[in-house]
Amino acid sequence: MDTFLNNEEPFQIRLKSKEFFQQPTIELAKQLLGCLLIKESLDGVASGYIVETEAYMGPEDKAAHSFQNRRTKRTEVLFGEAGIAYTYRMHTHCLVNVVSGEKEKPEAILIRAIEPFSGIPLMETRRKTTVLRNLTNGPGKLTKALGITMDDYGRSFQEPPIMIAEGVLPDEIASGKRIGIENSGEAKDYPWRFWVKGNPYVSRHQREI
DNA sequence: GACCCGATTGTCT
DNA sequence: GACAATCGGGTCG
Repeated sequence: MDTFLNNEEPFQIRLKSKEFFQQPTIELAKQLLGCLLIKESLDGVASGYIVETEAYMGPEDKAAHSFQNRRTKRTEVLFGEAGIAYTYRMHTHCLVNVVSGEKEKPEAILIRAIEPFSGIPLMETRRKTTVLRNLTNGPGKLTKALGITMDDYGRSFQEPPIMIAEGVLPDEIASGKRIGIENSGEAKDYPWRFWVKGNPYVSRHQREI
C-alpha cells in the first residue's frame, strides 16, 4: 500500500504482515523495535520509530491485565488475534499495546517510546511543546503526539488509521526490568522491557539486566 | 454504590 | 523527591 506521510516527501510504507505479529510475544517485542508506528487522523498523519517496548505475558504475569486469564470487557481484545490494538486509560493518559500470542492467549506488548519521524509540527501542537526529545519519550506522551485514543481499541495495525510498518534495523537491543509495576510481586523483576540501546527517545534510562 | 488502585505525566519544592 | 490530576476497572456487597 502506498501512503503519503507528509507533504514534503512521499514515503512508501510496507505494512507488517499477519505472520510478523504471530511471532512469540518476547520475540515480537524485540522485532517491533525499529518499526514505524503510524496514525492518521483528520488533523493529519504522524509517525515514529518504535524504540522501547514491554511484553505482558497474560495468565502467569501478575503485572498483566489478563493475569489469571481475567476476561472482561476491557481485556476482551487481548484474547483475540495478534496484530490488534489494545488501548486503555492510565490516570489521565491513553496507552497503546500490540496484541500478540495465539487466539485465547491474552498476551500483549506495550509501546513505551518512539522516535519522531513524520508529522512533527502536528505532534508539537498536540503535546504543547517543541522540545523534540520530549514529544514521544513515554507511553502516554506518544499516544498524545500521534493522536491515538480509546477509539483505536480493537483496531488492526494492518490498515488505516493506525498502522505498523517496516522501519529501520536497530543496531543493538538492550533489555531490563519493566517500569511502573512495583506492586506485581515476583513479576516486577522479569526482564521483559526492550529498547534500542543508546536511543535518546527511550522513556527512562535504566540499568540492563 | 462505595472503595481502592493504577503499565503516567507535569509541576512544585 | 513528593504529589495532584482524574476516571475507568475491579472488587465487595
